[in-house]
This record gives sequence, C-alpha cells and structure tokens, in this order.
Amino acid sequence: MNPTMRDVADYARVSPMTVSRTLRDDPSVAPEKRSRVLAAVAALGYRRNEAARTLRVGGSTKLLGVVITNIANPFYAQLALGIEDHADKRGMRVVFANSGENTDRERQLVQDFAARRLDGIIAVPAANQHDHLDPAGLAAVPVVLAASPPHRINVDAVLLDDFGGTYEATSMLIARGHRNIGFLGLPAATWTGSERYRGYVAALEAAGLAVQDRFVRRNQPHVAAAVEAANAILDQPDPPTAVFAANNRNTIGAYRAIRSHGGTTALAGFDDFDFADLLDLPLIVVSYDAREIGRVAAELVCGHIDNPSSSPLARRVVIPTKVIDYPNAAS
Amino acid sequence: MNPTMRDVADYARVSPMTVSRTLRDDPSVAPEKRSRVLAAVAALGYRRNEAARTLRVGGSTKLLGVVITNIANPFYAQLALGIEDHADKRGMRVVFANSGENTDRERQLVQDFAARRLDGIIAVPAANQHDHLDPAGLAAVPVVLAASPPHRINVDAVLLDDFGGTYEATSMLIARGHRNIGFLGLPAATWTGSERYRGYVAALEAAGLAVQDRFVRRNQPHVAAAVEAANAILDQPDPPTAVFAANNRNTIGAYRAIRSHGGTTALAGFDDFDFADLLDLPLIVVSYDAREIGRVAAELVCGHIDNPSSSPLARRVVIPTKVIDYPNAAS
DNA sequence: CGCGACTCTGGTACCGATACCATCGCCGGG
DNA sequence: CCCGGCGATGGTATCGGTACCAGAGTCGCG
Repeated sequence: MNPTMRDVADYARVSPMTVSRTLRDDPSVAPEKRSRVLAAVAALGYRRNEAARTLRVGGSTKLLGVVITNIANPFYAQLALGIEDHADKRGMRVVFANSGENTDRERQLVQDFAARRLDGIIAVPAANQHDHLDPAGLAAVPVVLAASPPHRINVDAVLLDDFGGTYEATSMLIARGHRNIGFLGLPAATWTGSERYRGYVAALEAAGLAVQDRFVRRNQPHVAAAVEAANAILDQPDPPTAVFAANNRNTIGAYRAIRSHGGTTALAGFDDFDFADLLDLPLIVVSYDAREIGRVAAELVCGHIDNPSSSPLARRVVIPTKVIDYPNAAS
Repeated sequence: MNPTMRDVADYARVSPMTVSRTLRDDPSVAPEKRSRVLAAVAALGYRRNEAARTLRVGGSTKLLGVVITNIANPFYAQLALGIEDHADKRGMRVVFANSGENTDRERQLVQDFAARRLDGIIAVPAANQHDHLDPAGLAAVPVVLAASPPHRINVDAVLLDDFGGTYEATSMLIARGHRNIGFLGLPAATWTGSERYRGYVAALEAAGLAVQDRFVRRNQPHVAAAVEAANAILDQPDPPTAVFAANNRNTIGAYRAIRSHGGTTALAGFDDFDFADLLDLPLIVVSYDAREIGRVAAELVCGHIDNPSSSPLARRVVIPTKVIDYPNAAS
C-alpha cells in the first residue's frame, strides 16, 4: 500500500496536521519540523492523495473535460492545444473524450465527467440536440460549447463565422466566372452543416444563381464517402465547373475526385490544412485560428469556475475566418 | 450544494446504505425500496461522487494518463484513438497532457498523474532520461512507454521499427542511383532520433557509401527550422541528389525546400501523412499503424492494472513499418 | 512579576461513499 | 411451539486529508 499522511507523521514524529500544513505551505510550521517532514516525505516516497483532498476541500478536481467529435481531425488537435495553453496557466489538466459524432455517447461522456466532478466541460456537440449539456442536469458543472451555439440551453459558446466564411469563398468562385457550383456538405442537423449550407445558398442567390440540388451532397462521414459524392456530382451531364466543400474531409475527397477527372474543376473548402499550398491543383480555403477557439473556450469556462454565480450569461464569441487563395501553379 | 447520498436516503425514507446498494445493483434490495430510491435520485438529480467512492474503495479512478510530446503532430491523434479504443472497452477515460518535448514538464505531469492516482500511464518520452517514469517513484502506477524503449527503468514498451524502416527507405534511394543523400534528423538524445540516424548510416555503409556530415542536420524543432536546414544542405556546392527526413515535420520542410530549388531532389521520409499522394513531387514514406501502437500500449498497461504483480516483465512489442512509394507524376 | 497576545502544535470531526457486522422479521423443520 | 437460518436493512467505522478549535509554550510590556 502507498504511504499515507499518517505514515509520514509517524516517521517524522509529528502529528498529521503538521504534515498537512507543511505540504500546504502554511507558514505556521517551525522550520525544524518542516524539514523533518520533508525528509520523511522523501524517505517514504510519499505523495498526497488528491482524491481525498478534493473530497475534504469540497471541490476543484483541477480537471477540464473536453468532448469532441473526432480526434483524428487536425482541427481538434489545435483546439486541444489552445485549451491546454489556458488550462496550464491555472494548473489544470485536460481530459479528452471522443464522441464519434454520436449524441448518445456524448451524453454518456458528459454524465461521466459530471460524476467525476470535473471543474468544467468544453463540448463540440455532435448534433443540435443539447439537453444533456445543460449544467442544470450536470451537477452544475459549467459548460461551454465550441463551434455550435447552444440550442434550448443557457451556456456560453465560441463560434466560427461559418456563414460568412462560406459566403465569401463561394462568392470568390462566382467572381471568377463560375455559374454552376457543387456543394459537399455536412448533415443539416448540425449547426456547422446548416450554416455553411446557408452561406453557400446566400452567395448563389446574391449573384442571381439558382441552387441546383443535383449538385448538392450533404452527408459524407469520411473521405471515401466524400470522394464518392464528388464523383457523383462530376459524372453528371453538364457538371459544375467549381465545388465548395464544407470541411477538410470533403475538401480532400473533392480534391481526389477532381484530380481523377482531369483537374479542371475549381475547388474551395472550409478548413485550412498543412499541405494546402503544396498540392498540384489550385485551391481556396476558409481559414481560422482553431487554437484561439480552444483558448477562448477555456477562458470562458474558467470564468464560470471562478464565479459560479455568473451562469446565465450565454455569451457568444465569434472567431473570424479568412479566405486564402492557393494558386498552386502546377510547377 | 449538490445532493449527497444522505439527501437521497432522507427523500426516499431509507438508509444511505440502501441507496448505496441500489446504485451498486446489489440484488439484496427489495424492489419497492429500490424504485423509491431511483425515484428520489431522479427527483433530486443526484449523481454519485466518484471522488468519494474512489477514496473508500481504495483505488481505480478509471483514468488512463497519456503524456505525449506534441499534440499537433497527427501521429499522436492516431495514438490517442488507439488508446481510447481499448480504454473504452473497460469503461476508462483518457487524460492527455502535452510535454512540449520538455523532460522537466514531463516529470511534473507524471507526478501529477500519480498524485491523482490514475490507474495507468502511457508516455512518449521527450528524451532518453527516464528515471522519473519509474513506477517505483510514482506510487506504483503502471507505466508503458511508446515509441522509445525504457532506459534504466523496468517497464513495457511499444516500439516502431525505426531502424528497419529508415534502412529500407534509404536503401531504396540508393537503389535508384543516389550516391549523395542528405539527412534531416531528430535530436540524438532521443531514441527515435538515434535509431533513425543509425538506419540511415547503416544503409549507406551497406552500399559502400560514406556519411558526409555536411549533408546531415539533426535538430529541427519545427517545420520552419526544417526548411532552413534543408536549404542549407541544398545550397552547398555539389549538393545531394536525395534527402531522407526523419519525421513528418522534416519531410514537410524538406519538401518545401526541394520545391523551391526546382524539385529535382528525391525525397524519402519517416511518417506517412494524408496528402502524401496528392503532392506535386514524388515521395517515399515509411508508414506504420500509429493507432495500433496506442491500442497495444493500452493493452499492456491494462494488463498491469489487472495483475499488479506482473510488473517486472519489461516486454517489448515492435510495430512493423512499411515503405510506400508515391510516384506523384506531375499531372 | 503577572497577564494578554502571539506562535506553534495536536485532537477531533467531517467531506461522501461503502465494508463489515448487527439486527430484525419471517420461514420451515423438528 | 421453539429455534436455526436466511433475506433485507441499518448503524458504525473508515478511506486520506483538512477546517476548526483548544492547549501549550514563549515573549513583551506595564
């Protein structure tokens, strides 16, 4: 068994209280006893049990829970870095869990986080159903959403300008003369999915162009499905001369499909990625600072941790997007 | 304050013990009281305090700690997925922390994990100094290393065939007629760094070629530094006709440098990545199943959790590598 | 020299849940 | 009819720390 505080106390011939105080840096411990305690700690390899401490002190596990939909997406790695940036400053650790874009699993995960009494939760919801993310049902653990505004619950959120970014990139395709533009999207049940679609439609309408449903596919869960969907669009008679892809998975899929079709279709997509400027076809991407999203989300959730009464603010922070044009002149 | 078990007991007019038993699915609770308890739980929004439970039961936080060097590297996202695959099966959660390739921070993180009494730790060490990763100094929390064998401590490890993969890829460059081959590596103080360099040297020597130090750079912490190092190699008189890059960061850096030098230098690198087949220059990569590394590491650490006596096995599992040739014919 | 004030230390109870043992009521067999 | 046995329930101590309060010792000042 691991040594306990009492073991240290016995070894140092003091009371457990003196040990506790020493480890809490309480100034009211005589230097001599203090050093005896520290020597005992070293000799026994003692380590304070944080679970017990948490229980007594009545809170603060110093853990921040993060529920995301898909770790494999590099967007989330950046988000994680941003959250860690801020958590570190406060001596907090970050617990990750992957919902796999499944709301049931998401519910299970946040329940588990609440039972563990994590100090706060940052969630990227898998769908528009958010009842299970209400702090009221989660032992009052503060919740902040990322990439999606809350639906029928009252929490803060950090958002992207999904509509604006898509609108701008689609408009750029239109400005270059494209009149038939395909769309590879995300499920309409997600905020991101509906907003990006809305941006696409608005840009077309602003230019007096009609949305053609035969050029629209909205549910590709992985790259292979995106390739297939893009092929289906490009194989039609009188195919579009450009495609907008609503996230990195779809952009990659579309890229592969376009390349295998001769590479003459223009492509724009949401989410920047590492190699966007090294590809062998031109590309427009909607870029944003994913790390900043994490940082802001962590700040917001820590604000609620410090000041539990401030729950019902429901703030929204919108992170701007920037359209980047990679000409990628075939060398 | 959150409701406690006593509150539930009062509400349901039973003793706390009956509530505890009900929530533990103990069969010896009469159906009628059982349903009264469940009703009270629902009415009060009660949630069992896992910290208290852990304290009493004396262990099992059901948390697995993962210390990695750099979350932004997609390799770790796959590793994380593999770990989660296995952890999930056992109802465990995963706590992540980023050491930033800093051994002091790594020490601090594992100490913190031990103090929290996590059930196990999986670490990708930042350097060859492993004393702080010895379970003996960590409240006997089982430790498994990934991507590096233990140095002077006695723990299991999941390894990559760093030497073999590098040897094979370098040999492929030689087989294609290259005689001067540059090397962009990792710090010699890391296992991965020294093994991959060893593989490079061995392949050259097996072909009767000499290692030329002027073509070797071994410490690029990020892509920008890798670009610079690659430029420095390529700008020399009589430059190499091929380069081997020891990880994805260096491969990307080398790729950018080669491209800006006209794209005539051949390139091979360790780590596959998403767009390797979509670039506009040919490329050879050493590929492996990163997710499998995580899965195996989780299995090993769970083995020790189940059977704490089996500590001193010091098993090694080696995950094979596969060389992939992306011709990337400029379309 | 006496007394309050201040410093340091230890005893005790308690955070929330559960292991252990005692108790109570009920049943059937002798 | 009495007693052993069993199923259901509750009381109590405990896990490892820490808040709170009490007590011992020291010092300075009137």
